[in-house]
Amino acid sequence: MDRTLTSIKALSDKQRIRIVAALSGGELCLCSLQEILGLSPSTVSRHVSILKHAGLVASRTEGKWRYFNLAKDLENTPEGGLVRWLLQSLENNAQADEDKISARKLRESQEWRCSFCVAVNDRSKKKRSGKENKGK
Amino acid sequence: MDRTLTSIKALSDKQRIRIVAALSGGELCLCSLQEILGLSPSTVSRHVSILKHAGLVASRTEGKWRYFNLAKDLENTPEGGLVRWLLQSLENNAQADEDKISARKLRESQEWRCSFCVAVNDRSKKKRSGKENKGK
DNA sequence: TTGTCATTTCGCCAAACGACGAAATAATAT
DNA sequence: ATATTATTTCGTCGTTTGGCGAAATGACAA
Repeated sequence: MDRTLTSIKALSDKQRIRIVAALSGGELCLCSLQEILGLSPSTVSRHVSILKHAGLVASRTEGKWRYFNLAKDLENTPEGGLVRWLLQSLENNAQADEDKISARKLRESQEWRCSFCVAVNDRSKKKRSGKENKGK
Repeated sequence: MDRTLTSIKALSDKQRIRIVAALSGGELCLCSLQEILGLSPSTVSRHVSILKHAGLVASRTEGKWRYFNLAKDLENTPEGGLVRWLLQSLENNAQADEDKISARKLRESQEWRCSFCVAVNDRSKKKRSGKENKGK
């Protein structure tokens, strides 16, 4: 029961649901989530840690940055069913859609990144194409 | 999002999860739920009203008594998927199983009824067999 | 080593929550 | 009408939760 309750409680908050929606399109660093939610870094970090503790979200550290994503083994855990239900239940939801779009833009273009993340974006662009050279 | 959040929040409490588990075997009156949970009537009433407000539980009034049950149209609503996930997630859970057994006994035998409910049970016995005649 | 910056932890505050008992309400039964 | 009893509503209290800013931590960069 504890495990069930932990995962439900993890999703019983609007901001955490928005985080899951945003992550459903791929990984994001904390400051991107911060930009999407409009909350302080400490608050976002706390929300993410609750989702991690419940086994819904995982993270990958790359240098100074930490990228958060929906737990990869979600398909094989009970929590996966809950997340699937949630994402389906959020289909065509205005707020969730808006967050997903913001998330996609933050992943793809540096114009939408918070100031902290410009450097991150430069780095990933270099990785993908090697063509860019205007950034630092 | 509000609707999604409302149904998740409704299930983000241990006692309300226990109520759903207990009701999964059939309807129960408030005092039976009170007996199962070991909480005050006012507290149980509040929990049930939250579940009703979320569309997970419905009730049927029979004379003085009110019988609560899982909403019949749950199959056709988004909330249904959540409740299905919950009940599956609780399979073989010690607390939920215990509650389900208590619920079954309360439905079937008066020995397990709280003092308030003895009269109720007499009534239903009369209905079933027509043999009793001591109660008015 | 020192600085920078993303993230986390900590301490605080206000709001929300779960529990209770007492009183109110509702539906008989006498 | 009055009593009985199941349920709900109300007010209170202690705990939990969500938010913040400040300080601590961790990982590079200089």
